[in-house]
Amino acid sequence: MAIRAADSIFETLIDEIMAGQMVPGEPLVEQTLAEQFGVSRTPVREALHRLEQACLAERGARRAFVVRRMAPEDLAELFEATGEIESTLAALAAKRMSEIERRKLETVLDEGDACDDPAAYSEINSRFHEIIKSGARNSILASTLDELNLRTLAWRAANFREDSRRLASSRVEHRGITQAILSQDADTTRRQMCSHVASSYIVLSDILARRSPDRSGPQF
Amino acid sequence: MAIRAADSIFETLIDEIMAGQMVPGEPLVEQTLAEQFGVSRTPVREALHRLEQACLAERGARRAFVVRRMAPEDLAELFEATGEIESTLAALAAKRMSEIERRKLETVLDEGDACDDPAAYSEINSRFHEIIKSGARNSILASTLDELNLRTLAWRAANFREDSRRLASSRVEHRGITQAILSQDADTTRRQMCSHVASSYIVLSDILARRSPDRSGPQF
DNA sequence: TTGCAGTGACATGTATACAATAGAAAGCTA
DNA sequence: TAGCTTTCTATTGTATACATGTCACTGCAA
Repeated sequence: MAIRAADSIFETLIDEIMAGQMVPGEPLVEQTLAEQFGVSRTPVREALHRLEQACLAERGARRAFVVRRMAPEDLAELFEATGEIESTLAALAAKRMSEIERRKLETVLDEGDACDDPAAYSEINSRFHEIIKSGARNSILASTLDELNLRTLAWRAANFREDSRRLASSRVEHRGITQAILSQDADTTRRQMCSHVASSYIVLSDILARRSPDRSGPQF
Repeated sequence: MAIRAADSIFETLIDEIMAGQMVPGEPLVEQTLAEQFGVSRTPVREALHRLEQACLAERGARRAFVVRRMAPEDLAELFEATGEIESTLAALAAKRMSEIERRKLETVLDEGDACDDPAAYSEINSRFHEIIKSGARNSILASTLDELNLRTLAWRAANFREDSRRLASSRVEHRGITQAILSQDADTTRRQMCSHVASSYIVLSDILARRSPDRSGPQF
C-alpha cells in the first residue's frame, strides 16, 4: 500500500471535523469507523490515538473516544496562545525577513486592499500570515502555531462566519503590521499582531460575555 | 493491568533517553523492545508512534524507528522557541500573578541566593520557572513549553553539565526577572527572561561556533 | 569493473481473535 | 425507596499471524 491506511483515516477524520460533519462530543468508535473505512480496527485505532494527541479527540464514557469538546475558557486560552505565538513569529520576522519577502508582503497587502470578496480575502489573509510565519526563520514555532490552529478546527467549523465588517478593519491592521515589519520594529510588530489576532476573535469574547456564570461545562 | 502497557513503555523509553541510556540514532525495534518488556509488539508500537509524535523518535533505514537525532541548527531553533515561549509566559505572569505567588517567587529567589550546591540549586531553579509558568494562567502555553523542553531531553542528557560559574549569573538574572514581575512590567520581564534563557544555553552557541561549516548532518 | 535485475531478510503495516475494564442497568436488601 | 452489590455489555487493550515494503546483497551481463 502506497499510503498507510492509518494516515489517510487520520486526515479524513480531520477533514470531517473541519467540515463540521463531526461535531464535538460525537463518538468515535473503533469498530464502527473500521467498517466505514473498510479496514480493521488497527489503523483506525492509530488514527484515533493521533487525534487524541492533537487534542482533537478525548475520552468519553467507557474510555470511548469522542470528538473533543472545549469549554469557552479553554478556547480563550487557546486563542490567546495562538495570538502570542503568532506575535512572537511576527516580531522575529520583523528582524529577519529578506528584502524579497518584505516586498512580497507589500504585494499581498495591496491584493487585500483591492479585494472585496470575503472568500477571496480569506485566502489572501492566509498568504499574509504564511509569509510572516516563514519569515521568522523558526520552524518549531511555526509548526507549534499550526498545531494550535488545528485545535480550533471544530470550533471554527461551527462558529466562524465571514464578517464583512471585519474585512475593513483587518485591512487596516495588516497595513499597520506590514509597516512595523518594514521598519524592522520588532516590539511594535508584536503589539500590532497581538491586537490584530485579538480582534479577529472578538466573537469569542461576545460568547463568553453572554454566558451566565453558572452554565459551566464543555460547550463546544 | 491497572496501567496500560503502552503508557508505561512510553514513559520508560523517555526515562532511558533522559538518562542517556538511549543515545540519538539508537534503533528502536518493535520486536526487540517487545521481548525486553515482556509484551507483544502492539503496545510497543503505540509507544513508538507516540515518541515519534513527541519528536523523540524518527524513521531510520527501512522505516525503522531510531532515537531522534538533531542537527545543531535544529537545536538552536528549539532553544529559541523554548525561550520565546517562556518569555511570553513570564510577560503574562507579570500581569497576572497573585500576591501570594509574587511572595512565593521572592521566597524561592532567597532560597536560591542561600544555596551553593549546584544540584540543589537546579531544583530551586525548576521551582522558580514553575511558579512563573503557572502564574501566566495559560495552560496551553504551559504545556507547549513542557513539550518543547521534552525534546531537548536527549541532548541535555549527553551535553548538559552543571556549571558553577553559571550559578552566580543565574542568580542575578532571576533577581532581575523577579523585580520586573513584581513591578508588573511585562515588557521588561519578557526581555529579562529572554536573555536569561539565551545565556543558559550559551553552551550551544559555542558548539555551533566550533563546527566547521562543511560538517553538516545530524549530530545529536 | 560497473550497472542492473532478482532475491532475500528485516522491520513495519494490517487483520483478527481474545482479554480486560469500566459504566450502566438490573436486582437485592435493609 | 435508598443504597449497595451483581451482572452484563459496549468498547478499548493486547496477542499473534500474516501482508507489505524497503533496502542490501548477490550474481550476471555488458
